[in-house]
Amino acid sequence: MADQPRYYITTPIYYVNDDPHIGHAYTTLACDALARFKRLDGFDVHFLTGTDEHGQKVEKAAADAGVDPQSFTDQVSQRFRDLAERMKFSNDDFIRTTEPRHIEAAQAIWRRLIEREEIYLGAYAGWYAIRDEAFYGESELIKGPKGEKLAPSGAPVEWVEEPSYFFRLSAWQDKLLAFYESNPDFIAPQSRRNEVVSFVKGGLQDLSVSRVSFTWGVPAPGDAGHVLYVWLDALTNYITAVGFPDTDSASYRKFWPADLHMVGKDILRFHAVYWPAFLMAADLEPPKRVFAHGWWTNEGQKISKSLGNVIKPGDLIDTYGLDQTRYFLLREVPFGNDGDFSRRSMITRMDSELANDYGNLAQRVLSMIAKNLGGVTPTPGAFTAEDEALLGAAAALPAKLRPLMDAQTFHEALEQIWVVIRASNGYVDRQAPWALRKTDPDRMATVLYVLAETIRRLAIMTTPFMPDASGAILDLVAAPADARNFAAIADAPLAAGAALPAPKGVFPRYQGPDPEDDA
RNA sequence: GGCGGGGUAGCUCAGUGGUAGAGCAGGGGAAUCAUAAUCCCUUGGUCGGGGGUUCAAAUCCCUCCCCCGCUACCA
Repeated sequence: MADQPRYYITTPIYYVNDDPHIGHAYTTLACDALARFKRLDGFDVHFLTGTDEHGQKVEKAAADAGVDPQSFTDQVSQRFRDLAERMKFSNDDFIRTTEPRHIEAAQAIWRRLIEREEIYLGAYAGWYAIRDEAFYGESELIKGPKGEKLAPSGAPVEWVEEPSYFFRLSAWQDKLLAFYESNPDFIAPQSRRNEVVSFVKGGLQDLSVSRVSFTWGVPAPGDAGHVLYVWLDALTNYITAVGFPDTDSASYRKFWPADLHMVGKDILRFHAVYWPAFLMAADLEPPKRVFAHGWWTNEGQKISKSLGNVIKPGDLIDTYGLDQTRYFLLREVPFGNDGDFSRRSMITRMDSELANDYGNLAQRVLSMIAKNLGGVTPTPGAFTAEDEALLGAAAALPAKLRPLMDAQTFHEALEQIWVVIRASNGYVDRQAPWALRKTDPDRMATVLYVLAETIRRLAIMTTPFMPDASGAILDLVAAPADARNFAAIADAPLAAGAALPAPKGVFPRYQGPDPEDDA
């Protein structure tokens, strides 16, 4: 097993100033499905998520709440852990930027950049709005009634200069472009890659990477007045978690560079431009790929706190079920695109695809086995061409899904599984085992075996997306606990004669109120 | 403005030179093992408009119209 392939996948670290919402759940869910898929496919996976806990906003929110920043972040960070638990996320680690291991790593990358003269001391100047506690670019300003400059929020601005360290981003433009050129899959989807390349081609300015205006951050080594600013601190978490600054450690050598940073489209630039530049400047390897996914709308409407239409993952789980929610989010939208959450669509997929197509397939087959074959895995006779075709279609799924998962086309991966589910229902109808019961019981046993075996294979394939329900189906066909991975699809067919538990539905139909009734 | 993505059946989308596809929705039929679930057949498109290249274009070229994204230091 020395050559076991490895896979390192990360979510962004979430800013603790926010309550967990569907966007957080979506990003981590995509990573979870991919991480689980890779584990079932024999990879040694490291799946990282966590929270970003520094910055002026956190400092202020803590002050407003009357607690120290550390206690504040302890509380809020916990909400993200709770979300991960409710969503059954399988992350191997949960990193917090306030942990000593991270502060050490962030300071180490800072030192490397200073040593290589990639960071220098200068002054940050700009239009600052005290009320907003934010700097604005010249182009963002609006004109007040007297022609004075105002922030977009209407707050007065003043020209402020403060000392700041800068990263020589401008020096990395050509190297970044060369990197994109030689790594065409580094940024996905393709349209996002175009945007990034276009942005970099437009010219890069040096980047302010320290602040003196607040203290809740990682202290800059060698200059106590400065804390590391924003992204240099946050992005470094990805190497902290695999052992940086010890680049000789087993975990760093094993897992870095990361295979995939999953991000929302709003933070692509930081991951696709700044991060590889920081790393190359520090003489470290850049990650292999960054995927920027889209946003959800709610019943066609943009989601915002002011509209009050924020979608809470917990509400979806309560209303539709965990696996149903996981399935919908990954099936409804071509991954990478924006998508719309509508109750109508959620219920349609939950009922017709999960309950009717998949759940009922298992139920109808297992019921026949229970009633006609004593609840024991049937003993098959010789397989017909049609038997082989169905079994073969299910056996081919791992190979079919690998490239789709590597391209993060989760919706298409699920569609390919459903092609086999629909084929299975067609097979049931054509073989009509209920008729064979009287005319050819041996053939009926063979048909039901083929179906049970196909269901076993399907349930292994759906495990990354719907771990609970898939596990329940595998229980129903008595698949051994140690034979629930992709290798077992070919290697561990159902053993004839095994006693099966009583069939039980795993995907209930939607029982709640009709969404057309209110709203 | 510049750069980029997109405009294909009622809906969501696949399809990059060779007789228009899938799922859902609609219509008809079959079956009755099953969570009244399933299966089969079927209606439906001038592939945004116009022009061009080609034996042949949704697919290549030109042009026009419409939608969306990016155009930096809030995370």
